Amino acid sequence: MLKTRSRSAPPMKLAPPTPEVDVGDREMRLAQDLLFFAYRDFTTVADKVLEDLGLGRAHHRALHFIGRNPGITVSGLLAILRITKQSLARVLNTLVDEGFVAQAPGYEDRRQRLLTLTEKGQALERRLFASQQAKLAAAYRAAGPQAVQGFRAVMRAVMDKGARDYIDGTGAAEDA
Amino acid sequence: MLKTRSRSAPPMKLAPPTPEVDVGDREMRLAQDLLFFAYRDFTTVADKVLEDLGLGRAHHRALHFIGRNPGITVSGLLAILRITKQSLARVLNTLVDEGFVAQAPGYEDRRQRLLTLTEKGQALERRLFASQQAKLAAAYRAAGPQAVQGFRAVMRAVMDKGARDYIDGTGAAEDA
DNA sequence: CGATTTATGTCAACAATACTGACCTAACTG
DNA sequence: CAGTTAGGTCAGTATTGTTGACATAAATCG
Repeated sequence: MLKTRSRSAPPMKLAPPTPEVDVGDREMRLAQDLLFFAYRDFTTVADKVLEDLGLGRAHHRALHFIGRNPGITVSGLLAILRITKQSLARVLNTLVDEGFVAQAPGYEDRRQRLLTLTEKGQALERRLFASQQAKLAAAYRAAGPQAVQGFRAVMRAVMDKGARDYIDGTGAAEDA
Repeated sequence: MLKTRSRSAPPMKLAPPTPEVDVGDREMRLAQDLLFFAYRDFTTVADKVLEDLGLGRAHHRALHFIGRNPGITVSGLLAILRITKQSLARVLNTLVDEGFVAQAPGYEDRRQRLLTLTEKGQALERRLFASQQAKLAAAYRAAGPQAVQGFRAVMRAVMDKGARDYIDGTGAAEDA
């Protein structure tokens, strides 16, 4: 970053870097960094694929959760994503119009629209998945199986109970 | 099939839940879920504090990284956040106007604006931090120290090299 | 059966963040 | 001095989220 220009000049001390009250503080702030960078870089790889198709992250999320929960209802999806139905409608309509997602009326309750991925949708989801998988698999290999277990434990504990239940459930959709 | 309100009705099989080609696929998709939910729920707790102040997540991020890197330059911050300077300017101007962030010209290069948190800014950062710390500390306790190590290892491996270097460096800002 | 609730959808407006492109100044550098 | 660099700013646009107000068909309740 510093080409040459700065010969030396003391690093300057303006203020202590975010004062830490106890030992744990340091690793807590580190964890904030970790979450930020890991999430950012993990999501970014898929963005490149989406860009060509004129889709965004919101579409990816819908695609992902429909893929993992075939036959999920609109409200099931809303509960997972925790966004308003108007926000979801926008992306969902696009996905349906472009043939990535299919809808079928529920037979038990015909008001419901059961969502599934079409062949085309599955293909796209796989493409998106592959882009992230490469990075993730490498990370898993680098960190080792033991670390992966720890990673999962911490991540599970960070999320809300609703999300944890969703994860634990075989992926039966519903709540979140 | 007409007035059926049969509360049983088979769970229906529309399609297999996102076909998995190999064993690893399953845990890879799980990891996607983990990242999504953990990041969402982790960031959300701070949003509540920000809301009262009319600030958003972008302000939080700037505040956080300035706090961790006192005296960071605008371009240093840009490199970390990876957004455009126009985007950063908007939040930074607000933070400066409202007295959360102070600017000082670099003495080595007087074009630079070295950013630091004011007292007020530090106070806010601490408040925001506290909200997330509670959740995170609980998660760390629940998962155990061994898991925390694994968590860190995986997160580090997921992020880009630039971010990893930033993390590893004592927080010397610069690249990312 | 009629009344109500539920699942879903739609229109419209607005807010937060991001982006691009263009252009400007002051200060450093060769 | 000429050129690059650090930073700023104006203007327009896109994505994704929000609220609020209604509309409709199907389920459910009394």
